Amino acid sequence: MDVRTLCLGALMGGEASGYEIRKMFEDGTYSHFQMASLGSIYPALTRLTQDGMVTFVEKEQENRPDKKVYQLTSEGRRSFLRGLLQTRPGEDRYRSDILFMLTFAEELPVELTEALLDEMEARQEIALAQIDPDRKRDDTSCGIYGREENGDLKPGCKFVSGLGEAMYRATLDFIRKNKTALIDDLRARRNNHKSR
Amino acid sequence: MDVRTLCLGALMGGEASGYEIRKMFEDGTYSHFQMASLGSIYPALTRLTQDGMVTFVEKEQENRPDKKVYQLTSEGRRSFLRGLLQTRPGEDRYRSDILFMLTFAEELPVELTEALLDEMEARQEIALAQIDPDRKRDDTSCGIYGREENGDLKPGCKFVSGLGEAMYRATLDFIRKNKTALIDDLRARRNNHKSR
DNA sequence: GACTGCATGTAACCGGTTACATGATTCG
DNA sequence: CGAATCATGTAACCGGTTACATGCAGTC
Repeated sequence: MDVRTLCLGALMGGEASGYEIRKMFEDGTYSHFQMASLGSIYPALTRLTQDGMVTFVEKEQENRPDKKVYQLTSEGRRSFLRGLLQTRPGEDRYRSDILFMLTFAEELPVELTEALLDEMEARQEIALAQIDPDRKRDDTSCGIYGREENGDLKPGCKFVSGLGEAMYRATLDFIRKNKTALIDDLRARRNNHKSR
Repeated sequence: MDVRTLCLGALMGGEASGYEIRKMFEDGTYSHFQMASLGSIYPALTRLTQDGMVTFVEKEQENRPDKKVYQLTSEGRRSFLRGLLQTRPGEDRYRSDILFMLTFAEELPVELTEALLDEMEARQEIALAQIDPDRKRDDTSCGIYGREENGDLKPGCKFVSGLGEAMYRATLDFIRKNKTALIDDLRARRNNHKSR
C-alpha cells in the first residue's frame, strides 16, 4: 500500500494538512499498523492534487506558519474506494529488531537481554496508552477518520483499535510473565558454564 | 537491521545455503518478525564472503542443483555479536493492509469486510500452526538457530516463539469474538440508511 | 504438460528514508 | 539559550523488491 493511497485514506476523515496526516501515522489511529513520513507525504499530496484526487486551500494561522489544508474530491473518494475493492491486501508483516536480538540471548550479556526486555515492555505500554485515549470522546484532534457525530468510533475503527489493544495487552502480559524466568534461566546457565 | 546482519544471525545456528536462509525468513523462526528475499540474500552473502565474515563450500547433491553452504568465520561471529551490542534496536513496526482497509468498513460492501476478516483469521491460523511444529523435537530442518543438542529450544528462542504464539492467539481470539458483532453492526446500519 | 521445489545469480527499477533548507514561536 | 512544535518542501541516496535468466527433478 503506497503513501498515495494512505494519504487518501487519511483524508477520508475530513480535511487535513500534510503535517497533520503525518501525525495520524505517527501517533494517531494508523500509527499501529501503517506508517508514512513527511518526505513521502508531501510529494504524494502534490501528485494527488495534479491527478484531481484532492484539492487544497491555503490557511493562514496566527503565530503559526501557513498551512495547506487538503480535502478529498469526489473523484478522489471514489477512486480510493474503488482501489480498496480491487486491492488484494498484502500480507501483514511484523518486524522487530528486539525479538531478533532476543533470539541470541544466550550469546549476549544478561544485562543487555534485561535491557531489551525492559525496552520492549516500555514500548508496549506506550502503545497501549496511545490507543486508549483515542477512544475518549473529548478527543479534540481534528479530522481523524472514524469519529462519528456523537463522538463514537465507527464500527470498523472500533474493531481495529480493539484488536490493537488486544495484541499489545497479550504481548505485555507475556513479557511480564516470562521476563524473570528467562533472565533466571540465562543466569543459571552462565553459572553452569563457569563451574564446569 | 539490514540483510547482511540478518544473514549472519541466520548462520549463528550453523551452516546454511542462501536458499535455506530464505526459508528461515519465509517459513522458519524468523518469518514472524523479520524478512529477507533471495534477491537481497545472495548479494549479502557475496559481500560477507569478501569481508571474511563467512566462508562457503560448494556441495554437490544428487538430483538437485549444487549448493553453496555458508558458515560463519570466528570473525563473523564476533562481528555479529559486537554489532548487536552496539545496535540500538529499531522500533517494532507492524504493517497491515487488512487493518487499514477494515478502518473503512462502513464504506465498503459488507461482503468485502467479511472476506477481509476471514482472510485475516485464516492467516493467523496459518501463522500459529507454523510456530507450534517449530517446537517439536523431531523437527528435521537443519541449522536453524536455537536448537540445542537435546532438541530443546534455547531460552531466547523459546521466549520469542512463545511471544509470537501469544500474539497470534490474542489476535485470533479477538477476531473470532468480534467478527459477527462487527458484521451485524454494519448490516444494521445499512438497513437504517435504507429505511431513512 | 504445467507447476512447484530446489538452486544461484544479476540488474533495473522504485519507493521511501534521511537529511538539508528555512523560519516563527513557545517552553523549559 | 537551546529544544521542541508547527509547517512545507526538495533531493540524494540506498536498500530491497521484482523480474529475468537458467535448469533439473518430481508431482498433479
